[in-house]
Amino acid sequence: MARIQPLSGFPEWLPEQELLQQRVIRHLSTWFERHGFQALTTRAVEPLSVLASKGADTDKEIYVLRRLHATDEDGDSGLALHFDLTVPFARYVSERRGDLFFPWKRYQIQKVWRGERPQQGRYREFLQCDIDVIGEQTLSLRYDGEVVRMLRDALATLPIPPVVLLVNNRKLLEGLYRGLGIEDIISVLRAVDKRNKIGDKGVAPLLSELGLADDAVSTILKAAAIEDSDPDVVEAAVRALGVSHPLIDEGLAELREVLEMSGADNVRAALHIARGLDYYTGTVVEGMMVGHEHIGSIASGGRYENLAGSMGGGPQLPGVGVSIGLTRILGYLYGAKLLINQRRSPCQVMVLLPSEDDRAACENIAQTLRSRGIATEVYHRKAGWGKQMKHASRLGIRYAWFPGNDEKSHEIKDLIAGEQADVDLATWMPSSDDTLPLILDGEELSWQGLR
RNA sequence: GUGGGUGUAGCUCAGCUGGUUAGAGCACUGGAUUGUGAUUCCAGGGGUCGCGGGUUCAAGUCCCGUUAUCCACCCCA
Repeated sequence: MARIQPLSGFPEWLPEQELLQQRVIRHLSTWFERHGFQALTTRAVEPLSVLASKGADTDKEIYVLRRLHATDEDGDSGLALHFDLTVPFARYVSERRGDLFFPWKRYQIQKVWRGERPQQGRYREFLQCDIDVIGEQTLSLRYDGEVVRMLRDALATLPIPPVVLLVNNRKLLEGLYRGLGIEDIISVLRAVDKRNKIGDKGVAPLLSELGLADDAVSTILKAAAIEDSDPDVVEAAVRALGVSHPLIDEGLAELREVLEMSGADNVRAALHIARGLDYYTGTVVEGMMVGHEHIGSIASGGRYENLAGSMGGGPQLPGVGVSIGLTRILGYLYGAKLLINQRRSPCQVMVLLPSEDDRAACENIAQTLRSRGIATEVYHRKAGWGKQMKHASRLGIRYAWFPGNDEKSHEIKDLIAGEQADVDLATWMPSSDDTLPLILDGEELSWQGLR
């Protein structure tokens, strides 16, 4: 019990893993800003009433704050850690409405907390990277497409396996189910959403338990099987079901627009996707890593008509957004050793230290390189050059710098190539392909990321 | 919260039906290599066997409890 060990569900990475995560975060921030999204950070806690306010379900596992010295009469503080970034964002918007310009595009990269039992890919503390667009009164459907397209493009630039995005529309599903005379839409959605995991054979009995007739069950399953990136194919398949309802037409039209804007093979309509089950009202999207579907979705999002507005009255504030589950992605890839960062140190150059008397000269070399943006450190003590280079090599630092002086020129050794050459301190630059040396799925990869 | 599996070195694990001083590989430190890394060879350090109780002449090994962790359900990034 006195043993120090990791806390389940609260991941902490090794330095090389953290280094890569930081680069990914920086990359995504730059990417989002390049598309006009503005950064937002919200506090870690929200009043419980805010977290519980959206929709009816309060079965989310929420961590509540309580002072150590609180008495039983005091109870808890009424504050809790946020379990996603969308709800705090909506609260922020309804609070600062007057100071913001709409439509507002914001991104937010922060930790969130959920009290669920940890499992593979399921954490209690994890990072989400969100982008959302929120409008006043109305928000063009165009943003649904833009957000989905950005999600696809952002994921494609990360050093992770290829991702496929599955898109659906809640109006379409609701129309189908209402057209079949079903009242309990949520329960049907919940059952259908499990299709990927338990298959049609697993879903069918769940639907029958809800009291649905066999032909309704079979129509629902037929609809859930529809999956294609071509909107015409999807529409034809839906029409062939022979169900009619105004929401079906509306949903199909919206789905078509999203597909046409973000259209690509790796973005597909998939009618079994339900997502969230709480605040989404139209477009829903879910991303999976191809070949690694068993870990579940690594990104998801959708359209919500009035999340913020419901918090403070006033006009409607419809939004659409997506979230990338960075911890789930990296935790899985690191754990399975599918992604390895071979550099532990952020440094590119290690200046070797010939003797204590040379320390000042070595620091000067380092400062010169740093002033040109080259991350550099000086070896910490006098030691044999073999030992110094071994240390550099183990940290993944590519270049070892042999300090020169008036008689002797500086030399640099490329520890990957094994080559050593005279260099000029005033002009030397590292190779442009000296990026993060990664191994992804057994393949060597040099990933730069945006700056 | 419910059900099942597992806790031995920093990591991955071995340890037969209880029996001397608990082992291996990797990693780490030093040396061969007196100022040129990764290979090789040699040597070395490191363990309350998760914790508590019980059975026994004797417990890492058997029993009970507890705790942590993993998996499934639930739910989701």
